[in-house]
Amino acid sequence: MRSAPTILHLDMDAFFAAVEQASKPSLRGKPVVVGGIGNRGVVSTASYEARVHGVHSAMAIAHARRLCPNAAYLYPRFGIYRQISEIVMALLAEVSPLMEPLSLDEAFLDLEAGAAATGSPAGPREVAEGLRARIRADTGLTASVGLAGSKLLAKIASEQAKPDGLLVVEPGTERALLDPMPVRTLWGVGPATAEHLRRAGITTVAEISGAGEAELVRLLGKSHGAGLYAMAAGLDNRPVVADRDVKSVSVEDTFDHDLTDRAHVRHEIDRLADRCVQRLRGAGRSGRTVVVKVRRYDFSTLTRSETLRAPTDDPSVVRETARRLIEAVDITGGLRLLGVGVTGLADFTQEDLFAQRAAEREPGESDAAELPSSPPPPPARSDRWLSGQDVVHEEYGPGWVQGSGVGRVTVRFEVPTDTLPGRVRTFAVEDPALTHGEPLPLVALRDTPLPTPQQPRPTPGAAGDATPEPEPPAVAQSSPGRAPKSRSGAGTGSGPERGTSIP
DNA sequence: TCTGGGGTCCTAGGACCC
DNA sequence: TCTGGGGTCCTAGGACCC
Repeated sequence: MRSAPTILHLDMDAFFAAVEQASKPSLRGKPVVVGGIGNRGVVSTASYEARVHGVHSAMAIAHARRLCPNAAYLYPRFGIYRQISEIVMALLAEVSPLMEPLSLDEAFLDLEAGAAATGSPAGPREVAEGLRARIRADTGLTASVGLAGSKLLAKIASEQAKPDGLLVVEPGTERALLDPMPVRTLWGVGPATAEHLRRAGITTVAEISGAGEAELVRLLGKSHGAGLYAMAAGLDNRPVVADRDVKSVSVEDTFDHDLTDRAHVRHEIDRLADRCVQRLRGAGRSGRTVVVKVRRYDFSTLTRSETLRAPTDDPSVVRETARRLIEAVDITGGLRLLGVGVTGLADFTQEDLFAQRAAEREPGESDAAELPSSPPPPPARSDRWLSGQDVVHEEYGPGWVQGSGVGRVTVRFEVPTDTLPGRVRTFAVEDPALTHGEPLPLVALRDTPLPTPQQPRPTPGAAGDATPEPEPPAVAQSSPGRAPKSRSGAGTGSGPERGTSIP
């Protein structure tokens, strides 16, 4: 607990959906739902327009479609979410070296450490408003911020501030804020704990305090009970921790149809093991314990694990261990999910002879990334065109898939900098003029300069003098990759669309 | 209309060792 | 023949978070 509100929690508003709306002018102000769209998908993020209809995260997509049939249902584009996240995290890191990311769109920041490091005299509120303005200028998206003397309160405050807001919890006012809140507000109280507490007659934070620590420990166990009691009293001394160590790496797949065939299960386990190892190696790690996860047709879930004598990042070792583990699992009735993970990580990659020999023995198998020559044609599914994904047409330029089916794909041709919705055209799914595209940067239209310290930013890739004049910022900032063709003229920079669409 | 994918932390029992 | 504790590691499951 601190005597000043110097712990900051920042959370991007409806992040995935907001990125999609910024990318796709025709979706601004409209309900947007991002998630796995397969017949077993769930909602990752719903835009505020969709939330009005009762759509929320973790809800089955099928359910969401009934609540809000007119929403745009889009597959996630993690590539661009990651890009934007990096921009935001870099801005946070400028303010304080003590920054703890919680996910792509959320982080804690220790402003005390920040003040010490930067020598800036700015107060917490000033810093927070500066950050929000800067994020909006550099990404076109809004973020909400909570400031408090503890992580718990800062996080609650940012939640309360949503959307596009800032809330400061002055030290000393914690109890007044917390007391009337439902227990679910507290970090670590999920459906099960809430139900547990409800049966004991406890539904608010004040009632947790009223029950006393002994009673909470009796109800929830030592660790959870004592922790919750302290939190309810507003006591939270957890520090902001930068560079948390990753403790496990895992991949999993839910299948459109349950797997009932052993050979098929084995094949999927192999693929998952390879993907898992790829990620493990990508992180420069190896691990000692291999975990296989299974979810049956009835949603019952189990894990099986085996600890090796030494850490490994050898695909064949992970594959064989995973196979051994899955062989002992009864698959009667069918499996809806399989997963492979590695824990007990060591921070080195193992380059033993074994691995090399295995790689030489089975070229192509050891690396799932490349499927160079004539792989057995995988089940030719119609997922070539996923709604939301970026495409480019030889004639019409960049756009995104609005929908596909019965041999056709519908594309809307528009780019983030457009102020009006683009045209829609339909093609045959096999049309050679249509190819996959890269996400375009969400260059924010800045009609009115924001009151932030505008550091002159070196134009990426622009060698030499080029244009000293600050051209329309949208063009000047767009990354060197691909410039939207035939769009530089009209429309760009005219309307205040982005600026006004957000309250 | 069923219920994703990536993680973290905690608990509990049994094995094993001293 | 009966019966100690304590500590660590491994395995499995569950709750929770975004």
